[in-house]
Amino acid sequence: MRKHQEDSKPTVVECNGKLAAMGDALYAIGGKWKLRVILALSEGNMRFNDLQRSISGISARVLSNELKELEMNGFVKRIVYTDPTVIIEYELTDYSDTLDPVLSSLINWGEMHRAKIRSDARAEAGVTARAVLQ
Amino acid sequence: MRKHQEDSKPTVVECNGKLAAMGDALYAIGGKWKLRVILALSEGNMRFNDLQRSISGISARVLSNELKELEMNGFVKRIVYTDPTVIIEYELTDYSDTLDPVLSSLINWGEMHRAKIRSDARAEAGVTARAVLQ
DNA sequence: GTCACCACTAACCTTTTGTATACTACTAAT
DNA sequence: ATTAGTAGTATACAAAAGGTTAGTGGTGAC
Repeated sequence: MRKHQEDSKPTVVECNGKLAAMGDALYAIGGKWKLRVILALSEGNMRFNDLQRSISGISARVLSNELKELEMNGFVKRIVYTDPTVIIEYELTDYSDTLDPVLSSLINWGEMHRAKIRSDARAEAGVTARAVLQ
Repeated sequence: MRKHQEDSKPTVVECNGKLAAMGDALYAIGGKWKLRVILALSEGNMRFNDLQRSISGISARVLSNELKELEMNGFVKRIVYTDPTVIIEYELTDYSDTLDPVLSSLINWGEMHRAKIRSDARAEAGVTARAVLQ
């Protein structure tokens, strides 16, 4: 039994609403690093080199660019302390807290997915095309 | 008052857990199009050209690649009907339903973010660096 | 027969993203 | 004085992602 066009076409309007909202979200926080940087900051890493160490694989150049963009978009504050010596810290803003549901749903799903891929790999060892972890 | 190193370093272990889970998630569903394709499919678009029309900006080449990857990762089934004529439909699998919380948190956040950017733009019209919508 | 639609694929090109290496200017420790 | 760390920037290059254009072989409609 086929499903296409059984109910007079999906309403283009409501599709566009959700697709657009998702587009906005992905525009602001999409890409390889943005969410990782935010997560690393939320875990307590504040200084440039700490961040670079905790986000494995990121280069100084890319981290620098990501931090600038995150600052421009209001997710991150750059704070310069000068008490004994100059120290620069990056801090999440209150606005970035609005991302918590997104982050936690992603983390939960990632954990679940990792478990699933692992058990699939055990079940059908050595079969053709298979999903893969990073 | 500065915050760095006030509590004996963030525990590297738990950071890595979440960062790794997020890494897994972004590896499977990251990138510009994956979630958009899944959303479009969940909105009822099943056939190749329908999908291409509803996901604005995607090219046939990219859509084709994304569908293949989504199929490999178990999010999508490709079904060939031959009743009056050959028709190919893409359908979400049950596994893709596990992404619902991710999708809805992203959509909610996107809607909120869009509203925020709009009101910010009204409030401080013409100020230097500002976040931007797609 | 011609035209359009469907479901793609191939070739090529551009843009984006990331990597590697080096370098700056400063501080702090040995 | 040398070495190491901080917080990056500069430059050059490579790889990945995406876009453009065209074309395939099939069906169906006029």
